[in-house]
Amino acid sequence: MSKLVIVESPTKAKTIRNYLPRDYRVEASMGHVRDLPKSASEIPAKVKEEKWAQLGVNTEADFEPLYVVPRDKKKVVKLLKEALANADELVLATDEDREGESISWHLLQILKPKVPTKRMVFHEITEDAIRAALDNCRDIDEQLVHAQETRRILDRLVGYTLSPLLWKKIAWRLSAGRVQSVAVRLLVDREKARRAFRRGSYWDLKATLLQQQSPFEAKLVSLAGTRIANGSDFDEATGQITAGRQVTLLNEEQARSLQQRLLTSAWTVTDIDERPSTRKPAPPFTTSTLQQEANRKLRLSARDTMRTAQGLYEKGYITYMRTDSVSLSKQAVAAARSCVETKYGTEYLSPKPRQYSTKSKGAQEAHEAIRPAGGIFRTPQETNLSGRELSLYELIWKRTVASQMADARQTHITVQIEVDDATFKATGKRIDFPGFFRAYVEGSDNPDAAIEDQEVTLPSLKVGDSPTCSDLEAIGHETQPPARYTEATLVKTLEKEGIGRPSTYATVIGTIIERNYAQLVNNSLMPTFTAFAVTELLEKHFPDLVDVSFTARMEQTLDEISTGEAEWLPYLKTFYSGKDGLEQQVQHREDQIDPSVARTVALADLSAKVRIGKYGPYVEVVNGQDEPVTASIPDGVSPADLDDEQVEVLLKQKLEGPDKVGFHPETGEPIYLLIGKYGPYVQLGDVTEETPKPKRTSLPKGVKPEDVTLEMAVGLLSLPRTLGLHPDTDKKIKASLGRFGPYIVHDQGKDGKDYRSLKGDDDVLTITFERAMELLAQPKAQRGRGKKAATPLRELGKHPADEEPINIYDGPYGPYIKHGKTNVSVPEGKKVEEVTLEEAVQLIDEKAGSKPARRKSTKSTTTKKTTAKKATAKKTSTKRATAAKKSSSTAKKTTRKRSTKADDSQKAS
DNA sequence: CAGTGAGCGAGCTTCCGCTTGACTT
Repeated sequence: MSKLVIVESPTKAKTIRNYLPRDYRVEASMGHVRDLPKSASEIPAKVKEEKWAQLGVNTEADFEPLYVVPRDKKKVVKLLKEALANADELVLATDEDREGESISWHLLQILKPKVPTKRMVFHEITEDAIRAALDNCRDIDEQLVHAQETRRILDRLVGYTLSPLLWKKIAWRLSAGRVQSVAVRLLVDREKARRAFRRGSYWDLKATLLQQQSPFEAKLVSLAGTRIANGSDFDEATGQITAGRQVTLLNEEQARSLQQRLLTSAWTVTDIDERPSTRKPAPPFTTSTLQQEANRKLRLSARDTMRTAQGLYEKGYITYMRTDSVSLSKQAVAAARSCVETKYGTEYLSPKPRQYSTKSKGAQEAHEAIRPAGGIFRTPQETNLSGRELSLYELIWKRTVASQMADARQTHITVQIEVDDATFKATGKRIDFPGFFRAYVEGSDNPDAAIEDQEVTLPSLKVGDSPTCSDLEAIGHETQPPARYTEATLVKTLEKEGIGRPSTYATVIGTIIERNYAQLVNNSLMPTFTAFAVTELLEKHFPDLVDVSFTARMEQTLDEISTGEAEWLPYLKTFYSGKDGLEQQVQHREDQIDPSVARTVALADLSAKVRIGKYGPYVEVVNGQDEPVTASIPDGVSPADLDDEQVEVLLKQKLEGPDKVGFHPETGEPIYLLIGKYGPYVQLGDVTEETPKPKRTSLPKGVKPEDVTLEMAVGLLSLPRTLGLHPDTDKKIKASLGRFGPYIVHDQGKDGKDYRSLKGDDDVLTITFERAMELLAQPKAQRGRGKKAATPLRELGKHPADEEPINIYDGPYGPYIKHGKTNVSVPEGKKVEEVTLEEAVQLIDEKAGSKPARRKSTKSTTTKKTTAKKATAKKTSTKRATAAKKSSSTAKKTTRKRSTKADDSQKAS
């Protein structure tokens, strides 16, 4: 006979097994083992006729829940039952939080053990902790279980009464819930703010000053004692300066004339202010902060982050990834500190071990923070991980180690310079001691470079100095609408408000996209018109339920239930059955709400109506006595930007039928320009009985419908175009348009197809056979997320020593030759075309010094290469951008500056 | 896919949280 221990996750089971005596058997429940019936098919026949069957909760008998074992858990339950049959003791070791306690209770209900049963909890998976936990078992906390059950029932009541109301009033298959509806509302509110936003514009001056040959920049801050207006002085609703602000707003003309006047005046330093400050490292990762950082830095969706983290957890690289705790075990603190000592030295260690405490609402803290596993942290290089897993592990490693490092100390320097009646300000920043910056800088993946980048150096200045002005620019600015939520900012907001749990952030986003409440556009979440209609209905009729504070209030009551201060039954009764309860409300609204009103979205400043139809949103315009005219709104049209003009275009398309581009020069068939669900396309001939699907081709990206000529349309319709036969294989080389844009393909039939995407200047309609051969000769471009593999200017061939390619790339300091990690500039005076492979090999070997190129293990070379490439690519692009900005601004003196803040509205429409 | 927005009125869709695979595109 043995003793059976049940935990939630199989990975945990595997670990714990090693820490327990031989006669203990450890199994996993895989989360909850029982739940309310999800759909009609799970409802037992004998209650199917009951009024409450669809809810799965007997609302007429003290909210008695109807629990079933879901199909995918039947196997687990069977296994646990068998295991228990051979055990003389049962130990329930699920997580020590509300859900974990409930899982244990359900296990008791299902397994009905005849042997002694204990409830065991532990916070750390170490041998000592587990042995100690085994000696300190307790009983199941019934009140905590009640709190969970109340939460479960309340969520069911909300979801399964509101959703059917939406089906009846708006559209089939919609959904509402305590968490998702608030999330959708946040998106809609932000979109409304974007729609209401009015752009404001202002001008200011930027001076480039020289002190002893060293240049620095200063910005105009006030004129004749009055502050110059900047973006934050504008009222978003009007695009004008907020009432009551004492500021001077410069327009272009004023800025230019001021520029002319100041250009010849004398500049004097009048004040210097140095202000030291310290920065503390961020706390270790929770699920929410990990998702946010991974989205920001690695561009991973919440779902991808969790999938990757799960892999790392299962392989034993990190601790559990669904947690809301920022605390580290003693073992972890020690491991982090020893890492800091060996890698950076004692002076980089925080004087005392840091312990962080959780601030977010409703945290349950059953686990540790997310950190590298074990008592000694493996550095990212020691892991032999690669790709996403490596990047994510690195992120976690850095954040954990940094959290035990010393504060960073820096000094902000503000210099005031006066010229005539104008005051300019120059700001600088000096890092006095990098502290934790050394390991981890928020928003950067290269700490060393980031520390340099963070410094803004100023020449040494003193009051009374008179720098000379080498350049004075007038710059125009426009205020930007509030940014849409990204996955990262939405998760952050939800967590702050205590809405949703670590295990659900990723699925909530999945749900609102799947239900068509939002679309992912350039990493930001754009709500749909359906989201507008649903939110409007819920706000109007159930304002409490979609209030961001609803969950917080519920959590408070649940806490009181778990401590015995409140009772669960009265709470549910008031919520659902009372005279103002949900049941009455929904019934009442069902008679009251007119579906045609509910399906209509009112948008400010839009004369047409937007309605939600069976096939998606459409606009409707009523013209006097005539029948109303309708037209579908294609995907991707943003509710913030839909205006009368856009509506007009949609209606015109619908009314006048497809635009005729002309007639095919050979066949005489008409060619139409149409707009479909997937954007504009051209069509050859009419839809008839014989040809239900005439030849159609989408317009390539970047081509606007109004720019389509007959020639282009004929060209597009002739795709795929055969360019010629490959000399080696005699097979066709074709050019066409695909999902990822224009491409060429060497079609070798069943021997496979060799694809290449066309590059910037290539035109699929005119590309030649020679150019296609050139593209085919190049290796395939790496299709990585976001980072574009730099395309070499020339490929020279392979290094004889290790067969690694040698290429020439364009860099910020001119063209350079690259081999693995070694970069050498192309010699002065030599043209890129002239470099031979032999010369390149010689230059590389010289640069690499005495050590000859070594053959490395494939894994380490690839990882090293990607990081190196990433860093160079990044540097290159920023340097280039600044260089470009400088040259164009000096040339014109008045570049119109655009904020880099994402304004995806234009791309979306 | 390719121009609709609903009449016949069966049975169905849907929530949040806890956890992994087993399935196709």
